[in-house]
Amino acid sequence: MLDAIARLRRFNRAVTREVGALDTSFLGRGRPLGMARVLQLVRPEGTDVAIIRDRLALDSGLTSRFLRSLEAEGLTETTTDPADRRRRIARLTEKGQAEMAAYEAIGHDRAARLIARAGSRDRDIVAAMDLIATLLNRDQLEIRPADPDSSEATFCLRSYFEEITARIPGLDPTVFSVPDPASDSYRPPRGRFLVAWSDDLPVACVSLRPLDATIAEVKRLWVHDSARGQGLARRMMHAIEDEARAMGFRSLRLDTNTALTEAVALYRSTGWHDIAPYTGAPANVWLEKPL
Amino acid sequence: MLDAIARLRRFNRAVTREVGALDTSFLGRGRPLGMARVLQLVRPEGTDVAIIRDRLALDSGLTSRFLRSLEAEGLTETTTDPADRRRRIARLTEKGQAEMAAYEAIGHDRAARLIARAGSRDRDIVAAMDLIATLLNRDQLEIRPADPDSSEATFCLRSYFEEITARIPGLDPTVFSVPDPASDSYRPPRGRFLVAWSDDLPVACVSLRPLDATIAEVKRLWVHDSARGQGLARRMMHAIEDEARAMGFRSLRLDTNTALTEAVALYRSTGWHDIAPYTGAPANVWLEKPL
DNA sequence: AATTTTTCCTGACATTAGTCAGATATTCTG
DNA sequence: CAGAATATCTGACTAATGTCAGGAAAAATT
Repeated sequence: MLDAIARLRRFNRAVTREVGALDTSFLGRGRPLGMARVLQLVRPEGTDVAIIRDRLALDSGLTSRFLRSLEAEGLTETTTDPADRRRRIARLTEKGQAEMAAYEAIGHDRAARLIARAGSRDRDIVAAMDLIATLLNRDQLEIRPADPDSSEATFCLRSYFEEITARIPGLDPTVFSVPDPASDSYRPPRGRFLVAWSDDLPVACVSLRPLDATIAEVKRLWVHDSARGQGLARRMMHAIEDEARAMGFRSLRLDTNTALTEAVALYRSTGWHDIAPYTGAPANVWLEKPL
Repeated sequence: MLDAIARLRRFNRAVTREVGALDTSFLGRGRPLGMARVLQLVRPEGTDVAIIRDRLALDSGLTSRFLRSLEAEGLTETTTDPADRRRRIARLTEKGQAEMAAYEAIGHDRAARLIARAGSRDRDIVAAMDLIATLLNRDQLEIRPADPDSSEATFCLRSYFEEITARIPGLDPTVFSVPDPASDSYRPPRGRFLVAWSDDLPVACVSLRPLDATIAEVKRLWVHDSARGQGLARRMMHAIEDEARAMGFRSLRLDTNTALTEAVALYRSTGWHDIAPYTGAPANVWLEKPL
């Protein structure tokens, strides 16, 4: 009754009931579930029909018919892909966008009510949901370049500074400004800023800036609470090293602090070695890695 | 993108996909979802047909047909309720019980795999699931009497001792034994042991034992992590006070420790007043409440 | 005792979902 | 350029689910 598996199954029951209610609320807009699910994947800029079929694991014939019905209602329109005229692209019409907004509103309302029910524990609940969603989404995790001034980068950097301020004693939090006034050095072609996405939540970042023509510096490796303990930091470092190699750098440097024990351990176990200090406090560890 | 509501919706998407996969695994046993859902509600001891209809929000005709099919497969049998011969009761046959065991095994496997995926964070994940399931189940919470030696009571008491050992400095954990050798005094007709259930997880307990003919002592008020901040402790105290009144006691006593700040605050705000010490360490607060 | 209400059942029907076999247009491959 | 492969569509069909009207039996009400 009380082991982990039994508790997961209790969770499953509770959530199935909730999700069932959500399905019914789709029906609340007078549209069968299948069609509603398709509609939710059609974006104003256009979505490949193949992607819709794939995501929903639908038969090609059925997908086609759903799209035909949505078209008949005037919610979508389908055009052929100019790049490959066998493929087709479905696009939301204005009426379709209005309809989607209505679905959004329903979902938003339900979500707001649930959060409100959590009362004083709303932060705990959201953290719990992040943790579970990140676990379930793990196979879909994607690492993509981002602009250092984008909202996702800003989110990552704020979280990063919050964390190191809490962990490194005596660190002055006012020295950080987000967005970074020097963000240009993290932007191509000189630098890089990578973000890992789990669905639409940024769960990790790492960045690179040039020190000179052959040496670059890795900065701001951060992993969201919900994604820790899964080797994501290692993947991020791999990704940024690949970028650096592709850009022609010969070696990488970074500075960090011994208070960030897991990070330091990760670096040391992946080919980084100590070098002479090249920056000041709060750093107390300086590392280099040849590429 | 990054506020609580957006994150809840990401959670929803992740879980919907998971639950969808679960539905398909029902189909893994070659039975359509609707019938599988009905089968899962039919218990070996018998379940009212009306309850099945209600829980699944099914049409009366459809329910009837599902039960007819299950009967044809030899999984259930339906008899009329002797107390009201319009009503009918569905019962699992032996073959039906075997089939249910197979469903259980599927669910158990899936759950085990998911927990395994969590790796080193399995405890965090289970705690997160508890929190969410408790929130979603909140309206279904039930307080029921339990035997002080039952597995649910044991679970509550172990959790309780773990907690106070962690919170009260200098407490010797070896003085507690579960099950309690003196459990008789918490058993009717002399005492009471109440457990609050959220689905099949015990999330709170409180107990009562007689000190003399008119005075009883409240002991072992405990609330599961996942259920805190929702006023459950208050409800448990209410419930045990009602029990004490019904049993004819005139006043209640308890001892506690100032380290348990929320508990002490709760008592003081609900009519308890300080009295002279009537026990020793680790208690440092003694309270009484007239009924 | 007659009437109404409740519970469950059956049959008829409608809607939704899913499958399969071609047909057509386009692109890829050798 | 011929033939193979790919992407989508249409039509025919089946399975599953949901809805409705009414009927039979039992219980409750007048």
